[in-house]
Amino acid sequence: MPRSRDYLPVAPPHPGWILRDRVLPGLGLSVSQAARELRIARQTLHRVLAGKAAVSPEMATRLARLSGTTPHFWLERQQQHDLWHAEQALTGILGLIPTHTLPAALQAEIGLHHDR
Amino acid sequence: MPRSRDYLPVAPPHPGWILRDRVLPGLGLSVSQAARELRIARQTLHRVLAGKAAVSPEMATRLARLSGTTPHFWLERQQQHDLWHAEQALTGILGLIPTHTLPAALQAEIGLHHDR
DNA sequence: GCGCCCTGTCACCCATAACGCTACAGTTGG
DNA sequence: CCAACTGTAGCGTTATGGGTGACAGGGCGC
Repeated sequence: MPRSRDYLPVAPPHPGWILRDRVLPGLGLSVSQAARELRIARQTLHRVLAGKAAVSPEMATRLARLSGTTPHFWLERQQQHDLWHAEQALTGILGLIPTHTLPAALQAEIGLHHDR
Repeated sequence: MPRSRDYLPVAPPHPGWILRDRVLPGLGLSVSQAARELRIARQTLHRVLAGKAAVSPEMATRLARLSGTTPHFWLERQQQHDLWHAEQALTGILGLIPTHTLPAALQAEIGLHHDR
């Protein structure tokens, strides 16, 4: 039996869909209007919505300001998406990297939690 | 008076220092040895240690594999660092972006938590 | 019909960044 | 002395975020 935690067979959705389907309607804003208020080009917002561009730290800060959310909210979702692709790209290479173990005292000191 | 929560006067440290000062010693690895095991160039690891390069999703995955940690552990720290710089770069612009409020039902639906 | 605003996508161009590589100076231990 | 390590600098490649201009098309009011 597979022992592990969260290996999804398919990439997690990019943050764009939740922006388009939930947040923008919730704010009552059109794409064009949102882009104007965010002070970015309309096409730039389209790229985020389509998943053609990632939510950068700057973009996350803008989105948080606009929608009353936190930058972390957006970056966390982007991170999950990027991480999935990174792991895909490292199949094969990853198996060549040996695994060591940190002393338990050090794990606690640096605040390492094995949840999530 | 400024009203808010977590405005640090100085940038949060990049993930490199914890790698150099805590994790690598904890693993008993030299920089060169770690780079070999990570299957990356020695200079690439040096750049991360010096904060000249960010911990990319791929790098985080490698580090997690090597040290028995999670990619999230490294990316979270990198994210805090990047976010601080993004907010610095947006001073002035950020004030021009109006703030709207999402319906409470929607906030709950998307799992928005205002902690952290 | 016409104007206006919207959507979605394309092609460029520019700046930045991650990474590997070569090369160099300096240090430390056998 | 020599080997292996550290740290930095430069260069080339590749990828990506963002702005801009341009295009086709849809909906709406006049």
